[in-house]
Amino acid sequence: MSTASERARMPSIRDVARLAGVSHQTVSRVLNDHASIRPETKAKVLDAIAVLDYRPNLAARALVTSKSNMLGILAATVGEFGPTSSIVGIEDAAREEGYSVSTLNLSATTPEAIGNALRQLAREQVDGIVVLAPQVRAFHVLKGMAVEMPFVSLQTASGSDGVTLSADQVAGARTATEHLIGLGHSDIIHIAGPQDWIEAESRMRGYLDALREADLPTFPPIRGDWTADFGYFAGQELSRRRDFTAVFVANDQMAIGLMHGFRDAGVRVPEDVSVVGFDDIPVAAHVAPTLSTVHQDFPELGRRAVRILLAQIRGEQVPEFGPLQTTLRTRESSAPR
Amino acid sequence: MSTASERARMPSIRDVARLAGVSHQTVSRVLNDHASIRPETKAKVLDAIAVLDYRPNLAARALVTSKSNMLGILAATVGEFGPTSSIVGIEDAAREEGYSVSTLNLSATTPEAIGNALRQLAREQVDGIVVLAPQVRAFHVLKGMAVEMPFVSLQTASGSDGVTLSADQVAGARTATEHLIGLGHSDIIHIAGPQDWIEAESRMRGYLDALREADLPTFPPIRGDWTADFGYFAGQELSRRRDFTAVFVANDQMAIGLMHGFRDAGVRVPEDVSVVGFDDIPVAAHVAPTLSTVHQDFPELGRRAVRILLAQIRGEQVPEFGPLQTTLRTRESSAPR
DNA sequence: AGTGACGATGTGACCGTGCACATACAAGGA
DNA sequence: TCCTTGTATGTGCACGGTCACATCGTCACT
Repeated sequence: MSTASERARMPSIRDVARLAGVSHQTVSRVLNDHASIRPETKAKVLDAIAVLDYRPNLAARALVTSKSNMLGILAATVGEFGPTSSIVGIEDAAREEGYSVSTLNLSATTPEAIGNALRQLAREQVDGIVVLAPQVRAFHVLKGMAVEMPFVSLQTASGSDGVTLSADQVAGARTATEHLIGLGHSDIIHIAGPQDWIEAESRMRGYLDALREADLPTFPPIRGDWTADFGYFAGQELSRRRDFTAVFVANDQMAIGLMHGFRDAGVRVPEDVSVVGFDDIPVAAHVAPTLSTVHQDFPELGRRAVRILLAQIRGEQVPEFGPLQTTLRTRESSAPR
Repeated sequence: MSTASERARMPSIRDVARLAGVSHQTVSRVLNDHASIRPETKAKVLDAIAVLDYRPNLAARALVTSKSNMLGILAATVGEFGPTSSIVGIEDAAREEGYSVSTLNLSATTPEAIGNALRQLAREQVDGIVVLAPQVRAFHVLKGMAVEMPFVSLQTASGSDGVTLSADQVAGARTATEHLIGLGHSDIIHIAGPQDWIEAESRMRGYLDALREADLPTFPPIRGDWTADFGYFAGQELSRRRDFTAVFVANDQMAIGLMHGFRDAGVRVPEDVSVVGFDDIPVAAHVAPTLSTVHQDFPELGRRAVRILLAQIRGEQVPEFGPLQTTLRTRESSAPR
């Protein structure tokens, strides 16, 4: 056990100044590489810094500048594959730019919970917030909240007022559905995500658009909860129906569960029914049958979010990203009718 | 766009003091609920706080106390299911205790990278660090580094000097292997994780222990990289061999890939070969065939880590947790010989 | 030669807390 | 009555940076 009480004070900017024979302000200038510093002076200071193993105190800096060099992540996801992958992208991009990252997981999406979370991050003096709250309700709460801080919202409704960012879910879902149509299927049903989720709505819209355009009948979508367990349940239920030959499922987890349900009920994939998922989780390429799905680059989404956020913070021109492209990955689970 | 320049100064402790008609120190005492405060005075102060919507400046507090009420997470995992789940547990538990969480993802586990990461977190004044660096090398780097800060290491070697914490990997692997032995298998091979990973070693040891105890032949383990893609590759290679009837795989991702490789090569699971995985990822119960595997409670692991860390920070008695139990989940992929 | 602009550096105040110490008053014991 | 003890509160400084402003020398231009 180290004696914390006798721990020597960390060297401060003034200690460095003394050793280098300059004023503390000069040291500060070197640290923030200010223009007017003689190279010779700079060298002396850097030397002293190295000798003392000095490192600036971020709290002190945050206090005086009211900036923390910290970004907040507000996540309201139960551990979905997509958002989690995006978070990794956010963290990496932020660290690269010299920002640290404080993450806050939300279990409920009530206005109070979201409000508290935002307040908490504000107290931590984060300079900006990336919101991963893919629920419609959360989106509206945020919209009505007028967050007094730069913030970016991931995977939310496109075309909205605030700065948002997402892969083109509608187009991806449309491509997936068109793929099934191209295989000769005309009776295609959809297992959607929870009603409250924006992505669920977008994917459903893409599905409906594709069917409408091809003049095919649409079916009332089945509402799931993203879990494989629900997919299994749906598979067992659907096995009683014989009015469809293909299913477009709003995410891979449910799709994998669905195939399991079908299997247990004696429905063969893809011989009897074709299945297409969404997200391209790592095991999608290996389940039996391998799952056709829509791939999207979640980490890239996170990286873009950081770039937009930092531009906002620094008052620079905010880069315009087109919607991120999705890619259809055709595998065994979808076959000609 | 809000005019940030004209943004009013946030109310400080002195503003509250003025409004309440007390000194700033009295306000400070109320905030830290100090003992000697008249209830009447306290009420006045709380009132003023509410009126001004005052919220303490954490940076100022951190500056003067040298404590940040922030925990750091140092993660050196490429997005594995387990560690990611643990992180969620850590964050929740920390927030519950009033701590915020700063996460730092590491791509490399070189001593320099780890050192830099620790230094970075130290600069951020985190009060303690949870390390998720399941690699043997990282473990040794940390050990030799004498981190001058409370820290806890997750899923590392048990029985080591520092405070570490993990589910009982050896026992879990042993149970899984014994399960296969119990089904009548006597030629059981093992697909292990990367050589550098502690969990990979533990699971391998459990496998070897079980076989040795049952006086069965052991095979040199095959070294994988945790990915489903590797599992697929291994499945194709192994299909040429006929000297085994069961495989214990160090994680589910590889196990699922393995079954895919077998399938493509005409090897049937479980008729020809039984397979058991490790981790119980959400889709394990739904792939075809459903995967027998070893379940462990990752979030609980994270929660325990936080409890230990906070005890250390506060100088309280550090709670002793036994190794976390694992549970065997028997499913279709393992069958009697 | 006088003057202004600019480059390089120093001086002191300030950010918003908590801590050590001082103070004022009331209660209790010698 | 005086002194001790304890409770409730106030005073000033320190934490480690940055910012605004002052200072001083050099150089170019009139």
